[in-house]
Amino acid sequence: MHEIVLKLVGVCRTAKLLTQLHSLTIRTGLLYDTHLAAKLTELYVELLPVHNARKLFDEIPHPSIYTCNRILQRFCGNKRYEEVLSHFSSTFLFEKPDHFTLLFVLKACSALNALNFGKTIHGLGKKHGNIDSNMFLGSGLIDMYSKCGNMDDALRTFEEYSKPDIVLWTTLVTGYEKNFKPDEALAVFTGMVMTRGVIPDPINLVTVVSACTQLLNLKAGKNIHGFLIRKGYENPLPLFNALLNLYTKTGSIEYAGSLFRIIEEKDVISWSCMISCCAHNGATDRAISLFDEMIYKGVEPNSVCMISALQACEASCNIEKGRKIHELAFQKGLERDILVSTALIDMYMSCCAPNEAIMVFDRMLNKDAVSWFTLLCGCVQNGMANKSMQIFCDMMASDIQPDATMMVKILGSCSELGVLQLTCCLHGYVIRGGFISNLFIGASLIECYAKCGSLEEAIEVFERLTDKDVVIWSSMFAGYGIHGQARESIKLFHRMVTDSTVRPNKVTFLSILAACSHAGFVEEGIEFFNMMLNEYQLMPESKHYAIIVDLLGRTGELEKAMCIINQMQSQVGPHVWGALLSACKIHQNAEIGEVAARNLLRLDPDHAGYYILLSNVYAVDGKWDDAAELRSSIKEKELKKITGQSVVKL
DNA sequence: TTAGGGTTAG
Repeated sequence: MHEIVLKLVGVCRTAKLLTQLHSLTIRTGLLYDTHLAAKLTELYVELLPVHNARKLFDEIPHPSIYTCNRILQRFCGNKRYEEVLSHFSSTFLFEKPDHFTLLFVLKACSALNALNFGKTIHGLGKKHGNIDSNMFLGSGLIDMYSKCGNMDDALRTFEEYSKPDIVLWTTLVTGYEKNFKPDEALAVFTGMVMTRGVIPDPINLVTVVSACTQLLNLKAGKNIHGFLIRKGYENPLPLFNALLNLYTKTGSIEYAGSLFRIIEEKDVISWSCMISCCAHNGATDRAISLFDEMIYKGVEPNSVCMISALQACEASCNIEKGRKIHELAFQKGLERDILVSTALIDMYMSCCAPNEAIMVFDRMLNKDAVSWFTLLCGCVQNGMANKSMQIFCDMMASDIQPDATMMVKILGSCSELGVLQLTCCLHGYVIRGGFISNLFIGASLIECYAKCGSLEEAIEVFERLTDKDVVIWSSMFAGYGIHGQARESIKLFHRMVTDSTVRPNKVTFLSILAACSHAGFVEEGIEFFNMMLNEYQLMPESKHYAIIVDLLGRTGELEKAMCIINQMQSQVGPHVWGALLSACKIHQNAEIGEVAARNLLRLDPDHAGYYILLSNVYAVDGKWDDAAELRSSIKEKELKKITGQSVVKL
């Protein structure tokens, strides 16, 4: 009888048969058998709704601790963690839980972030036995504290163990790494390496490499790579993938490529890492061909990999390939993934196809803050001011709240657009959302108002900020500069130096110099340039030089400007030569103008504007043949100067 | 007749 029932349990797949078997075993007393009871318990969880499963379980006469654990284990396996806790609370009121029980419950506490419940389990463990003798319980406890974000208790638990094994060490390192404390993670790892008898294994090293990735510490990661080669671990794929990720994030495309080549059995993660590495490090065509190769080899793409491939299309403006990947994502049902849809919106927006992006967005069943934000920034990027305002209003109406980082980006987009009305809306939200004292947002608002033409509002935001940092001050100098008020900008600079402890940086001087240049304050500009060099010992960059060349150019001191350029230690950027060339045109100096223009065309040979500037220089100097020759070479090369445009918001 | 640590993402 017992054998027959056991066989029936083995083939039972329906709730009806299960209920019949249950009644039979109750009637015949077979449920006293622990093995049979455990098997039936598994089936209750698999085939019945929760309350029925619990009801039948409660009817088992005197279930053994093993049987009780089985139901917890099954709930855990099915990620039904709330049921683990509730079942534990009701069943183990009078039962004495064992180490297995506690482990399942701890797993549920970790998943549910139930710190207090977890602490009770820690207490129970201590009450019922010697914790130090059980490493399994130790790792469960450390894992639970880590996942609840409580690293102090995780460390205290770890210290309760006199001889922690490799898993215990790894759990602690992982805890720090996952809680974004990579320095502590590496410190614990160092402690582990110095402990006799504990040798890092591939799983342990995965976590350590992740910590290195957070720190962008390529050197430490490469040491680990060397160590694993020396140890000759067999195909540690997750470790290879973690290293690929480190090389990706540090832009080490060469290392990533050579590691990728030697991985024999690549999984979708290896491919995704390599595609992402190429997409983010300028090798977009290679990223796309890797994606094609992966599909050709029959590796099933997942959403992460689609996102990386879409980013490659976005970076290279390859809308055709982007559309093909979109089609594939649709076929695979991955378009439903909110991250994939957002990547599609990003791709279409960057490829100047806003309507296709909007179609993707409209089809999305669930939209989060990032998808709204991507759509909004994309519309701004494509010059669709009205649409972006409408999107902002729709987003607020949908109860989606942008966070501080997003507000900074939206404000940045808005300042590019220059629509005052949108800035006012965003300002209102900044106040209501409690972001007004956030310095990043403050600086963005100042810039935004200044660029939208309302210097008064910019000043008001500036004055209301009590703790102004160097970025806030610099934004205000730049704001005055945009409005041609260099005198005010300089006055404010002196106020900053005398009334605050803030020390100007390179950006501060760039703002002040730009203000001087805009208003034609030549002497003051040169004075600030010298102050930057001598008093604050800041090394000027190409942008600073461009302004100083522009200022000298205005007074016709072209030789002096040329001399400064020749003495530059940083690379001479196009703005510097451009400023010199413009000055040469005004002061009719074809000789220096030619030097400037030749350098500009070397930096960017397809820039039609530079040819036109040089031909103008020739023209004012009476060199009509040279001017004509240049104009015809523009035609030959089929270069077109992009026409300047202005927008007036009515 | 149950048990612990790991990789990719807007």
